[in-house]
Amino acid sequence: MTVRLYDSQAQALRDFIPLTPGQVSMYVCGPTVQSSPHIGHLRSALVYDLLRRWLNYRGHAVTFVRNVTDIDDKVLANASAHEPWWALAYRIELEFTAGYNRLGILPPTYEPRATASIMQMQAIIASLIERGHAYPAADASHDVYFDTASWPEYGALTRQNRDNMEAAADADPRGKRDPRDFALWKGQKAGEPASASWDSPWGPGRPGWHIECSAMAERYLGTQFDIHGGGLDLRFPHHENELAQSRAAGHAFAGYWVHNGLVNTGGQKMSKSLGNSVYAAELFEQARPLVLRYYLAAAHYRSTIDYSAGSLPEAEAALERIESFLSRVDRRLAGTRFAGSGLAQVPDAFASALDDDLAVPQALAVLHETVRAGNAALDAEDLQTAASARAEVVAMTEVLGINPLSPEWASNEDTAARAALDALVTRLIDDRATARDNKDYAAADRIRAELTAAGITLEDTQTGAHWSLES
RNA sequence: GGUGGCGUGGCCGAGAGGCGAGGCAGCGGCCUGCAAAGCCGUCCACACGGGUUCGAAUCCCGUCGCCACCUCCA
Repeated sequence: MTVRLYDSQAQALRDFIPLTPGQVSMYVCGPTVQSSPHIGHLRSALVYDLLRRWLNYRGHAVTFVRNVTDIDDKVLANASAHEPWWALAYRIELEFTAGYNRLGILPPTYEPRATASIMQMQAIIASLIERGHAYPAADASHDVYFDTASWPEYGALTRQNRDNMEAAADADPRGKRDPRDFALWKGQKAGEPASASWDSPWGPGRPGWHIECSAMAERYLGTQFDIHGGGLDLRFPHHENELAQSRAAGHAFAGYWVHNGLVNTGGQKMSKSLGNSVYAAELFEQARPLVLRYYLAAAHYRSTIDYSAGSLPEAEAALERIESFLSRVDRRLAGTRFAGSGLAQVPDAFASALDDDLAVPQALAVLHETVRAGNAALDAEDLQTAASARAEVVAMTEVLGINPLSPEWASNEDTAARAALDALVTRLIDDRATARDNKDYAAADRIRAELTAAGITLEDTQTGAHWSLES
């Protein structure tokens, strides 16, 4: 079965055929490490984690590179006397990594930092100058610009005509021949730290924003690779410029362009000036990482997510259905010949959904249908069917990285404390059972009410009462 | 001015010519001593106006509203 992907350059669904059968090379634009990660950063990283997992499930060996932009105007701007730019970049990078880890986002095959590929960037710039597609500024700035007029394909990614592009109103034209030209190399300015400057044939300075991705993609994946991903907001200018400079340098570059939708809050794009940004730290305070992952994965990757206060509780409820089924089925199957049933394949409908441009919403519908069927089988004491539903649910949640049984989601609560609590609650449950046997329901309900007050929920099942902590 | 997207039931959120995703909430029932959990049923929606068609949420034309990008962005 072939995976289909929406290629934003072709603006159409295309069968995904890797350059080398069985191998996929994928480059995703990572963050500029200038300030703490927000919900949008997490969503973006998660989208490509899901794509990568699915391609992997479909038998492709995925080489996945996601960069870290650790030198940039804003990194320099956010540095202070107490924290040099490189310390800031590293501190923020660690925050991103911690957020990714908590969400169960697998580490990329490699995560290059821009500052480690300066030479490769300079090589591309030199080649562009040689080919007549870039020029050093005529002033004394030591800047080098890409010459958009020299490249007829400029605008190909976003289907824009160069003539219709608005000139940036506030852009400093410096030594540009045309306002649409963009910086490949930025000469060191007075007051900028020496640590943020590298020697180059055009004078000391640092790379422009776009060149790093062209250089790192080439360095780790070659001049031609399969998939280039990133947020929708990067299509222009960032990806347009990447495409222009790489192709003008003679590289075939990406075969498929994938762009993930953004996260809005209150119907609006997050922005610092509106103060409506939702940071990763706040989200992790409000919900378990597994719930957050479920929430961010549940919408289709290309649609806009509008985050609101009710979003996480709703995701929690949906996820609890899956969790309580798994818990229920395992309790019922324990000690039977169906216990610990092995891994199943994911259902065909689930697989076709993900094959179709990573349609996670439809895949989740299959997952929930399977949970419902599994619960019905348990009601009917059809353990065989319940066990196979369980195996399918585990297989599906595993692919999506939301398997509640996976060790990465285990709560870090003290197991000794848990065992102690279990001993005490079990005694109360036994007392309640005795009271119920004696039809002393007042006493039984009193015990249950006490447990409820303490945050413990009881469920009477065929195999006795089951307790759980209220989430 | 240019490029692109969106408008689906109380809410979230898929679908893209017929067989009406899924989740949450609500309502009715089954189960239960009562609950909880679960199951069954129910509420049958597609911004508006035309058109095409045997049949339109889906295609076409128009209208309205909202949003993003056009060199800071995941």
